[in-house]
Amino acid sequence: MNFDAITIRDIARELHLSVSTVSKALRDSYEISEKTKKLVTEFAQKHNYRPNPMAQSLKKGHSKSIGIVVSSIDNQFFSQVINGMESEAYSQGYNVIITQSHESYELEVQNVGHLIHRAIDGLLISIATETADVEHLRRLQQQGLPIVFFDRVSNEIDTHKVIVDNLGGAYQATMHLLASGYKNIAHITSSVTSSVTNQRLAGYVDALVESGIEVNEQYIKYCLHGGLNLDELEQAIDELMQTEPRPDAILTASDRITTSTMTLLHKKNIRIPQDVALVGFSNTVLADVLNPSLTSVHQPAFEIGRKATEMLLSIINSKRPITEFENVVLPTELFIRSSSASKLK
Amino acid sequence: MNFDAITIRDIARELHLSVSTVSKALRDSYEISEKTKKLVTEFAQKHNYRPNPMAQSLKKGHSKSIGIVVSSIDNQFFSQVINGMESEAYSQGYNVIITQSHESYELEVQNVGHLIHRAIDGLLISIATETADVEHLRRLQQQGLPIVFFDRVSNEIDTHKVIVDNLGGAYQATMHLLASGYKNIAHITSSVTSSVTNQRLAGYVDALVESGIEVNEQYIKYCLHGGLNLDELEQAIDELMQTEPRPDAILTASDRITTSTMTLLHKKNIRIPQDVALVGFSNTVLADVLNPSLTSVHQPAFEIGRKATEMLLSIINSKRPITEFENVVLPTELFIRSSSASKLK
DNA sequence: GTGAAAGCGCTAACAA
DNA sequence: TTGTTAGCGCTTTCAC
Repeated sequence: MNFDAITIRDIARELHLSVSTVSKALRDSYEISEKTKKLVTEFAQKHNYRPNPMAQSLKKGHSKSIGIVVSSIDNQFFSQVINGMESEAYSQGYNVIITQSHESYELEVQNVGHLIHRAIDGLLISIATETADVEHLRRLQQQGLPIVFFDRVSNEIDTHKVIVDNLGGAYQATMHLLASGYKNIAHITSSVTSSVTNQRLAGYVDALVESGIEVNEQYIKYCLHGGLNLDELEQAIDELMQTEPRPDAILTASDRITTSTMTLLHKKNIRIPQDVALVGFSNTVLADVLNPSLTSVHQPAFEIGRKATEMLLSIINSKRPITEFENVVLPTELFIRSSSASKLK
Repeated sequence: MNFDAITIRDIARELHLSVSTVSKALRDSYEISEKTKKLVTEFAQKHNYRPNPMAQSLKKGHSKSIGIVVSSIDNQFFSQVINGMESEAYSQGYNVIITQSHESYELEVQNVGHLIHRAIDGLLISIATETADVEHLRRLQQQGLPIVFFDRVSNEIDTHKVIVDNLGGAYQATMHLLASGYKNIAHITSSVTSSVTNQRLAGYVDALVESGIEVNEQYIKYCLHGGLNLDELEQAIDELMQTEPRPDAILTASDRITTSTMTLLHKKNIRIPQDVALVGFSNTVLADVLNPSLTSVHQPAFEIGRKATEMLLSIINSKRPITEFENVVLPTELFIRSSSASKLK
């Protein structure tokens, strides 16, 4: 496929120069006279010359592109994160290649493999809920691939990480429910293996303990597929609704779980918040117009993406190997709406 | 970046063979003895050899990857379309590269340029609302790049296209509003230049005309940025609400316009459907749990993506140049919910 | 200041 | 059946 295929050779031929001279002129080398540079760049401009990145990558061993792995782009949180990544990457002359793991370990490994062979210069990844073993990533890192984790990070790999204050967000949400008069608060979350799950769970537990409320293990439900699988979520809800005493509020731990829970509660004719209040981590732009409007823990998704990319590019562009890694924690924001309306007068 | 960097040369050296023999063995050439093939493939397997796609692309002039341009992945419709594309592409051994135009002509041109220089073998594109001139695409097609349009297509370029029955969908939605007792139906849509806009507009007009209702130009509002810009949408709504007689229903023509309109009506305390009914083209999975639940014209997004990709790959894999192009039209589905509840008893 | 030539990893025509 | 070689488009060393 050679569209608009004007190469450095074509320019050399037309201008009666050698390819190396043209190459150098294009790269503004000090060896080349201003006159020749001008000649070449103007010709290139005029004929819309663009270097073939395949050839450049092959030669230089890097590609000016970074790989992204998220569980699913069909998720407001991740699409906002990606917008932040694109923004930062483009501003530094990098392109992004987006792939989806759909929460599958196998797909994650496959996608990473694909990205590597596309010669990406770095990787931005939120690991899949299914992923327990991160050996595939560790190996790559050891071989020198810059990796930055965001959202779902791995403790077993030492590198830059960008997360939000998951503990604080869950704590604040739980405290809000308690303050609104809810006593029996359940928690639906993803896989136990996930960093995010554990931090949010801890925030939930902390709030309860601090308020002198006993943690009821039956109120905590894990969805191994992060709510992608509606059946597992439905089962969790059914079990919760049969637990005695029945929960009067639910804290949901991810975007997908939150919206799916809302949908299932509707389907079951369980009224929110009268029968059960709902507070969820979610970045949906529709929170205001849901029925009822949704109290949500909102994450600065764009900033997560932007920051993660900035850090990745700093590793990529660093002369020396990086040994000191940063763990950026951004704040969450609780938006109080009707789904957690106060029970108290 | 050479991770796991075992090349064909390494294999040749280790096995005391030539690179071409190894290359041929790997590609299962008839010229190579079974014995050698076995030796090579087993060694490659064992050492986790994977060909460098950059080198392959450079050599072969194609990359086994297809480019995708959508306006925004932060949109249920497009993310579902992309899932369909991924699914079909992967099953045929192709990768996809996703880019967003954010409805900007400039970004669209830039993205297409980037994709081309990534040596994509074909392009799947829904053109940006801003795009009026498709010269950049026509040129590429003439140079031999297989292109398939979906969703927002261009009439000026002859190739495979996958759309939905936009006219029928808008017609059906409008008829539903009329049947529910709404008489003054407004229509908010995107840029006039878009194929989708025109077809949906035609469906709206047809339904009115067929029902003996005069088309009121003041009831038709165009948003040049497809609702990305909230201000232009808010102005459209404000104008509509001041038109005499005031519309009692609105048909919105795209996912983003629909959800944003809902948000703005809430903000303005305009009740749906009591003050104004709302029916919109939308693929949001939250339609059921919106307030009120949203009557929506739903598109078979996954199938659109799958089908478009299937057609693109058929062009790519075709021996002869294609001259007969297909125009696939998939049906929409109207989901009737509360936002258009009947006015009649 | 400019050019010749090697080489990134791979494929394929041609030679042996 | 296997090997030699040229070349995809580019960068870069070294020579002129």
